Amino acid sequence: MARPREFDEEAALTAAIDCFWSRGFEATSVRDLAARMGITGASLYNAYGDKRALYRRALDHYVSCSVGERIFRLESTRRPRDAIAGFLAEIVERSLNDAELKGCLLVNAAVEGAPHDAELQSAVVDVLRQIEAFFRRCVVAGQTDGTITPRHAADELAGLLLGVLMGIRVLARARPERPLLEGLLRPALAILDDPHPKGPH
Amino acid sequence: MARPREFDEEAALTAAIDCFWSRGFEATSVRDLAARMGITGASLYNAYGDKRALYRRALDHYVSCSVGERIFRLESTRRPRDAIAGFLAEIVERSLNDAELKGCLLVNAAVEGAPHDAELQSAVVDVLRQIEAFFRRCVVAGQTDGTITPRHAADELAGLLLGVLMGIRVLARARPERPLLEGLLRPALAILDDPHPKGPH
DNA sequence: CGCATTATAGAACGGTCGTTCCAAAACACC
DNA sequence: GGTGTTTTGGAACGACCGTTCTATAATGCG
Repeated sequence: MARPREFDEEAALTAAIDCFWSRGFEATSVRDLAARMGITGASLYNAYGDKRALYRRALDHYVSCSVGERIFRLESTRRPRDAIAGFLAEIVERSLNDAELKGCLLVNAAVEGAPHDAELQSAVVDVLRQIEAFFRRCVVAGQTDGTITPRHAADELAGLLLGVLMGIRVLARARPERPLLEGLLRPALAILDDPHPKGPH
Repeated sequence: MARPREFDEEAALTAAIDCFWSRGFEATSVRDLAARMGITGASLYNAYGDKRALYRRALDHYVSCSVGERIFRLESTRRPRDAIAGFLAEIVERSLNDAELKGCLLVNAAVEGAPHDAELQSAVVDVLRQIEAFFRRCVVAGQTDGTITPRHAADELAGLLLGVLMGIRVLARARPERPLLEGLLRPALAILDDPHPKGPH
């Protein structure tokens, strides 16, 4: 029993993601956001609350479209070891195609905003745990079927993979060089192998 | 033949580092800076030019005190393999003692400011290359004296170590948990070992 | 001691920030 | 078709932004 919203909320949120993604939270003004979202400031505040709330909505949407989708797709179509390698390879490819050097919105949020915003912090932590859990599930499954070495604890390998993932996203921001990123992937994935002298290859 | 500066430039620069380090570039105002540095805005502009120039000065000073010192100290007192392990262990310890979750100013700069500031970008890239070169020298030396496996190319191992380093600093920002950070270090360092089944257990 | 030169303090600048207010417009429902 | 509720556009708000200006104070050098 009221006037309905005129703009496409999903499209507007995607536009907001673009703004925050390429400029960060602090450097993005509400006027930038409203212009790119195709709405006025009043509509923005009416629909989302304030700038910070919009940022969290944007981050949530980004995460579910990006991280969530990737984990589900890889885990349901690839064998454990391939899922891990595919995840990292996709991130490298994504980073190398990122001409604007926007990086990863989640990583940007973890570095720029999270330490001073408890709610944002816990949202970021939650996603990082999801990614870590994905790696751990893959490692455990691989260790069970013999495609991943049992030499290291699954927790430690999952943590390392998460760390390498974060590292790639930061490195790519400053040095988007294919040899660097693909090169570091090789020894990183080799840790998963069994350490037999006459091992794989 | 003029009035001399009244404030301690080194102390002021250290205060500026603190500001930028804990709040980032955008969220730190010139008034914040001047207050913490114990000078007025006019003196700040007179001595450093503008906010951006001060940021770069602060970053330079931070890097030479932090990264530069660490590389020199470890490389001149430890054997290759220990220098690598010591570097990463020191970063983990530093991150765990970072109650304010300020992270690493260099990583913060790489993520927040560098992509939109060519000069800052090249400064960051330069430092990253120095760290990578340190890791590479250690790897090559270790491969020469047999304490590091020749199984992987030194370039790739150096890149991986650099990536793990960046990853630790981002992870620690969101999840400053000792088991996570120390746990991921173990398989990371194990890559340097020879893969003999009856190896250095 | 004067003079040139620089540093200092603090006010002041125009601009932009995040946010709110207001009047007009558009729908759902009785 | 009126009524109530929400959205919309755009102006407006006070606060703060990075930076500059002005006047005064402090020095090195002749």
